[in-house]
Amino acid sequence: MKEGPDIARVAALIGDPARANMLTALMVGKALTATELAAEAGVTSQTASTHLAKLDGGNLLRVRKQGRHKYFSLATDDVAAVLEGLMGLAAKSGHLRTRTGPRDASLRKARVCYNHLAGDMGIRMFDSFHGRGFLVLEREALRLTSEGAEFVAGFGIDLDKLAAQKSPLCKECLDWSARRSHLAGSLGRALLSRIEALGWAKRDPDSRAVIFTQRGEAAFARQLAVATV
Amino acid sequence: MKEGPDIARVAALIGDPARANMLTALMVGKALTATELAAEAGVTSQTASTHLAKLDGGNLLRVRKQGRHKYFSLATDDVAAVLEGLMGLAAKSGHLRTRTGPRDASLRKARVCYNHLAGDMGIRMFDSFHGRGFLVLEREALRLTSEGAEFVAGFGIDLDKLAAQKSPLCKECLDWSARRSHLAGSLGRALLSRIEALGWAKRDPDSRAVIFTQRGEAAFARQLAVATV
DNA sequence: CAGATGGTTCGATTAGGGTCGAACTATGAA
DNA sequence: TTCATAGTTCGACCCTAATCGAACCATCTG
Repeated sequence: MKEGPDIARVAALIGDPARANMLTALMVGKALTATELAAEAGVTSQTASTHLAKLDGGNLLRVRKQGRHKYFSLATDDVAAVLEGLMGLAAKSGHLRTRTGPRDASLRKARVCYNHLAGDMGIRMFDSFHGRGFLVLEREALRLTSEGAEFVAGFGIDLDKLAAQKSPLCKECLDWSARRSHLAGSLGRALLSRIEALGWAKRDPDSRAVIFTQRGEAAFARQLAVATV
Repeated sequence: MKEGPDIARVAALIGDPARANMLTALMVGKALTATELAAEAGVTSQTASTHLAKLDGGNLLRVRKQGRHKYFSLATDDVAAVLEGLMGLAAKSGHLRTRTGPRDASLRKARVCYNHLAGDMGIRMFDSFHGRGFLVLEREALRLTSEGAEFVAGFGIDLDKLAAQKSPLCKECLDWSARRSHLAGSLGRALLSRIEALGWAKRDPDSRAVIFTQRGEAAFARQLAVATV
């Protein structure tokens, strides 16, 4: 009856509405300050402070002090993955927080998941990469093949800089809208920021949606999400 | 500030210690009755009843009535996956419920995760299957190749019977001890029960550990977890 | 039928934790 | 230095939800 790690602590941390709002807000990948998160959660700054201390104590957040500001972000990709998993369960049991509106469709199509591309387009890119042999599933998670490295470099991504980081290069992440994998990890992040730098898409400032321009979407389909079937 | 599914509800369900104990107990994959779960959680049958009703209402459980008994099991593999994810976070933040004891090592080596094999040996089998081309990662999750099907059939598993079930055949599941994938889904379940039927291993009745016999472990290494490197 | 066991419902109690007002510290700007 | 803003700590309040005793249904056994 007492074996394995203590789920209840972590789940209870996520289980409070205010804290859940904060975590969801952090899913966009940006670091947010305490007051921003307070607004996001709809509570005063005092209560936000206690919440954030608890989340930090549970190792769910990464904290950086900058001047008189305190920036919070999700601790690791694993945390984001668990949050996505919970969203999947919640969505399946029919408890959406908002009625399906127009914005919901765009969220399903393309959104940001802890700084990498998720939603339909994220999945299409992942599938295409896999089909073209850029990514292979190996014992140690996902690996970028040499062909993949070449392609990615040609797309304008500095792999050496990514390799210097300690966070894993490639990782799978499971979507809550579809139930399939998309690319996470530092490469996933780099790809999204490259897409933004190319002007193919930009993020909706008020939500997790990623909005592609017409030309951007076409270029995306031509280069990143080539059909392989 | 209000987009996507409502995490807090689900997380709060898991966040109560009693309910978390119940869910953890169900991770072995067996269906348990209400009183068994009450004992597992350390509460009276009345409170267990209310807890189980809530878990069921949150679509986390599957319920079957059999005579005067009520059998509970986890609703889907997704639920198990999220629970494993939470265990990973909890383990990383150092909050193990029990001190690392002798049993802990055996749990890391081989344990049951919602009826399929997890732990080191589960990962080795998964890697081997993948390396031998029995499993490929496709857009629609994991697929068993024809070579894989042939092998599995030769191992004494009736694939037609599995295909008749509506639950997915192959699925990945992430370990909390290692951070790697092992095989879930109905095929994962079938493999484990075949391993038990062959007398290679049997489950520890008091925990999630799976204990292999010497001969069983050798046979496992020879047939299921062949090194491919 | 009676007796026993599994499970549920109700009500009352209680404790834990989220919340905010107010006072306090720390950093930056003028 | 003075003011403003970001964040924390403390105390008090309040409310939800977990818990159990007791009574109640349902199902199986003899």
